[in-house]
Amino acid sequence: MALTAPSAIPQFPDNPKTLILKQCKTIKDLNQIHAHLIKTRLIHNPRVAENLLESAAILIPDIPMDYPISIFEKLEEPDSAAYNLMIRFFTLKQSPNEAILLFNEMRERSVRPDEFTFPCILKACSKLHALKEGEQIHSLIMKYGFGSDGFAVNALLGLFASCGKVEVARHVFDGMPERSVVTWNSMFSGYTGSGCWEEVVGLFRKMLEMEVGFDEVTLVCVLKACGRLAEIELGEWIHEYVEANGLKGNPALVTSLVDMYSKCGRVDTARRLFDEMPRRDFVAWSAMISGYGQASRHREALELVHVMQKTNIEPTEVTMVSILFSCAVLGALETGKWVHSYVMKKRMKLTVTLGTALMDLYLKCGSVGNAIEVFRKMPSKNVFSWTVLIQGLANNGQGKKAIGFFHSMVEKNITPNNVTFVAVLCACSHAGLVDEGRGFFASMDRDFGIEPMIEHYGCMVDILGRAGCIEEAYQFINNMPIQPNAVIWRTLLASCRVHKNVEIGERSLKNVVRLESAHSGDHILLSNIYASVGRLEDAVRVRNQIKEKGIKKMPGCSVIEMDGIIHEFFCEDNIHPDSEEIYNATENMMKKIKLAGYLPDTTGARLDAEEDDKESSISHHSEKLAIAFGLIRTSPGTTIRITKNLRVCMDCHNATKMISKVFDREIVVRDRNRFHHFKDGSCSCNDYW
DNA sequence: TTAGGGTTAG
Repeated sequence: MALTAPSAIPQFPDNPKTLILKQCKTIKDLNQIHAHLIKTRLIHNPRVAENLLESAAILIPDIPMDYPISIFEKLEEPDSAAYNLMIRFFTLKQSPNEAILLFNEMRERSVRPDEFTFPCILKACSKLHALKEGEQIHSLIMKYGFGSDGFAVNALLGLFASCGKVEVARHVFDGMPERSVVTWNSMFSGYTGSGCWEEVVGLFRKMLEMEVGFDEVTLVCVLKACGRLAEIELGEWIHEYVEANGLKGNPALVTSLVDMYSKCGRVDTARRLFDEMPRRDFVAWSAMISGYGQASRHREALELVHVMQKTNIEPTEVTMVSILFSCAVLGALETGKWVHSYVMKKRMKLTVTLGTALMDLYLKCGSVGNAIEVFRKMPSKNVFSWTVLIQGLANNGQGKKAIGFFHSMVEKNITPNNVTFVAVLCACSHAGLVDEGRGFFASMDRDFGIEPMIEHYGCMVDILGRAGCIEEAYQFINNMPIQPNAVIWRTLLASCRVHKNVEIGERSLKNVVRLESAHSGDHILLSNIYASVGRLEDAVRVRNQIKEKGIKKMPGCSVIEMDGIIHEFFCEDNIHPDSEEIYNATENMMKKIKLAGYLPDTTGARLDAEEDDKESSISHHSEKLAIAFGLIRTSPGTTIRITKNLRVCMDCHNATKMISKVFDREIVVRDRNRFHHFKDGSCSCNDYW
C-alpha cells in the first residue's frame, strides 16, 4: 500500500498516533514522517514525539537499535510513558539488561513509575531470571501503592514462575483478594514452565470447583499437562468442551489437542483432528510430525514430512528437530541429509538443539565423520551435545575416541550428568575397556557427586560380562545396594550366551522371568547357550516352552531407505511388491559367498527343523533380504545401510562380513545395541557384541 | 500481562 506523502497532509491531525499507527509499516515510512515532524517542529510536542517513539520502538519490525534510542535521547523531559516504551523496546529486542539500566536511570532522575512501568520491567527481569531485582521491584510495587494492581501482580507471578519459584508464585496467588482469568493463567503458565504438571491439573480442578470461568489460554496449559501425565480423561473432557463451545477455530487450542492425544498414545485421533483443521500452520505440522515420532511411528512421520513439502509451509528449527529425530531412529540418512541441506540453504542458525539433533542423526546412521564435523561447527554446545557425541561414538565402536571426548568435555568445564556417565560406561563396554570402566564408575560419586543409578550398574554388568568376567558380574549384581531389575539380568544372560556359561545363564533367565514377563528373545538366548555347548535336547525344550507358554515373539525387522522411501523386511516375509526378485537376489548372494568360504551357522535357527530348512530359514533373515535388496537397487560401491530392531545373529554377522568382501561394499548395520561397520570381510565390532 | 510444536540412555 502506498503511503500518503506527508507533504500532502495540509494539517497534522490532533492525534497523530492513528495516522502513524495505520500507515507506518516500514522504516522508510517512519523516516518520512520523522522528517516531516522535524520540518514542522511538531517533534517538540511531547505527545507527538512519544507516538513517534512508540512506532520506532515497538511497532516497526527489524528496526536498527539506535533509531528509537536516538529519538528517546532527544526528548527534553521523558516521562514515565516514554521510559516504559524504551523498557519494553529493550526487553523485546532481547536486551533486558539495558531495560533494567534504564529503569534505574528513571528512578535516579526521579521520574515516578506508573502502573504500566512495573509489568514492563518485571518482564525484563523474567527474561533474565533476575529474582533479586524482581524482589526489589516487588517492594517498590508496594511502596508506590500498586499492590492490588492486577497487571503488576500478574507480572510478578510470571517472574517468580520464570525463576522456578513456583511456590513463591503460588503464595502470591493465594494471597490475592481478587483474581482475574489472566491471574489464574499466569499461575498455570508458571507451572507449565517449570514442568509441574500435577499442579496444573490440581489447580484446574480447583478452578472448576470454585466455578471460576476459564478461557482458551487456560485450556491450552491444562492440555499440555494432560499430555505429559497421560491424563486422557481430562483431555477428552476438554476436547468435548471445545467441540460443544465452537472453539475449534482456535489453532493453538486444536494444536494442543493434537499434541495431547499424541502424547497419550492416541495418534490416530490426533491425526483426525489435524486433518479437520481448516488452516494448518507450521506449529500444527510440527506437532503432528513430532506426535508420530513420540508414538514411535516414524515411517508415518516421514510420510507426513513429504506431504508437508508439497505445501507452502516453511518448517522451522523445531520442525527440523522432530524430523531429524524420526530419521535418526529409522536410520533414514537420505531424508536426514535433506534436512541438513535445507538448514544450510535457509541459513538457519545451528543452535545447540538443532546441532545436537543433526549429530544424533549422523551418529545413528553410522556417519561418524559428518557428526564430528557438525559438532566442530556448532558455536555453542551443552551437556546434551557432548553426551550424544560420546554415546554415538561408543555405539559406533569408537570407545577410545568417546572417552577422549569425555576428558575434553571435563577440561572445558562442562559438567557431565548421569546420562553422560551411561554413555561413557557404554563406551568402555563396547571397546572392552574393563579397568577404565571400573575407574569411571568409582569416579562418578567421588569426583562428580553423582550417585550411580540402576542404569550405571547395568553398564558395569555389561562391561564385566562382555569381557568374560561372568562370575564377577554375578557377584557384582548380588552386592548391588539397589534391587536389580530385569534389564540387569537380561544383560548378564546375553553375556552368558557369548561366553557359553550355562549355570549363570539359567539363573539369569529365572530372575528375568521372576521380575518381568520375559520376551521370547530371553528364552532364545538360553536355548542358544545350550545349543552352543551341545545340549541340544535342552535347547529344543526351551524353544518349545516359548510356544507352549504362548510367549510373544518380537519379529525381526530390517529397514533400508531408498530415495527417501522406507522399505521394511521381516524374516521370510513376502509383503514387498518386488518380493520374488528380492528372494532370487538373496539366493544368488548366498551362493556367491558360499563359494568364497562362508559356512552357514544354524545354531541360531529353529532347532526342530531339518538341516536344509534351517539353512533356508536363516538365509531369509530380514537383514539378508534387506542387504540383497540394497545390492540390486544401488550402484556398485554405494554404502548399504540397514537398521535392525533386534540384535544381529551370529550367522548374519558372518554372512555380512563375507558379503562386504565378495561384493566390495561397505555395509553399515545398526542393531538394537550398536553399529557394525562391515568392510573387506571384517567388522568394526571385532566380533565382540 | 496469560497460550500451541523439539534434543541425550537402557
